[in-house]
Amino acid sequence: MIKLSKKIEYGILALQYIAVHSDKIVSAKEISEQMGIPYEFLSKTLQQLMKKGLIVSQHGIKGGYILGKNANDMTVKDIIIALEGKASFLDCFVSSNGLICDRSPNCTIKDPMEKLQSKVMQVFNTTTIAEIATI
Amino acid sequence: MIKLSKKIEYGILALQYIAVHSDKIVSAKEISEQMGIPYEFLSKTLQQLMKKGLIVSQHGIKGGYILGKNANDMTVKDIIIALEGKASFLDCFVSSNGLICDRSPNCTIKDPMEKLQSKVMQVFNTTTIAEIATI
DNA sequence: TTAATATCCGACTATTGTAATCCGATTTTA
DNA sequence: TAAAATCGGATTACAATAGTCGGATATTAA
Ligand code: FES
Ligand code: FES
Repeated sequence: MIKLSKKIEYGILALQYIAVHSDKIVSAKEISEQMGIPYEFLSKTLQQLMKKGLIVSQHGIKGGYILGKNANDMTVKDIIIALEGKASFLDCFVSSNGLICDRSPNCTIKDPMEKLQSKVMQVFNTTTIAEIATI
Repeated sequence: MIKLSKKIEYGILALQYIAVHSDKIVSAKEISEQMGIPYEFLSKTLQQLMKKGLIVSQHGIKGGYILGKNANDMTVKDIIIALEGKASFLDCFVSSNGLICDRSPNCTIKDPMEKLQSKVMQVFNTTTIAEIATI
């Protein structure tokens, strides 16, 4: 299905929440309760975003998260890459030589599909958290 | 993952093949062998495309498939809808009232996400089989 | 210094969706 | 009437997603 995973959905919700409440540090618990996201799963997701630098964490009591970079420079594509490692329509496209499936290198859809993908990726790459946060 | 399913991949490959060989009737077996797609699975996929009118079938020996409408009027979105029933980023977006999840109706990402989705769908909806077939 | 509250991390489980297969019926042509 | 094709339901196998559990570590405040 051409559907965004729950992890991506939660990630966007969380980043939006952190962006909107940028005056303070926000805990996973607070986001979980306010947005109705399973706490444990959200924690994992936030840790992934932290590892990729999208957010910065603060340990201990009174701890939590703040944005790791400007919301204007944080795109939906960044979030997908941070949480799923890649953003590719077909498996073939991941490898550099494109020789994963037995159809290549004489594949008849590779070029047009890559073109389609790059158009979609451009949409993802030009939609920022700042844009999503300011409704 | 933001990945197209094998069914969609096979569907596009098959429609492209049928479009390219529009001078004759093409059997599932031929597509299966030429494109390296599991025969049974492909058959199911072609039957779905047939039900939605994207292709027209011919029973019996010397039977097979031809396009059901002009390749210029057949978009990637049509194919996704035909094979997966919908093309939606979040489950919430499917229902008309948008009241599936407990976040709505006060959801903070619904509007911006729908906007993002419509941009992506426009890409899918302006990419045709004709475009994919003529590399 | 210690209790409370938070992030961190690996492993595990449950559920769902995808991909593929099996078997038989029906239709058409040679 | 046999061969070759589409049809269609049911079933299975596998993979990805979604969620949970238990415990370690860090920080702050009492
Ligand atoms: S290279 Fe794998 S489907 Fe085209
Ligand atoms: S309405 Fe469900 S996530 Fe927004």
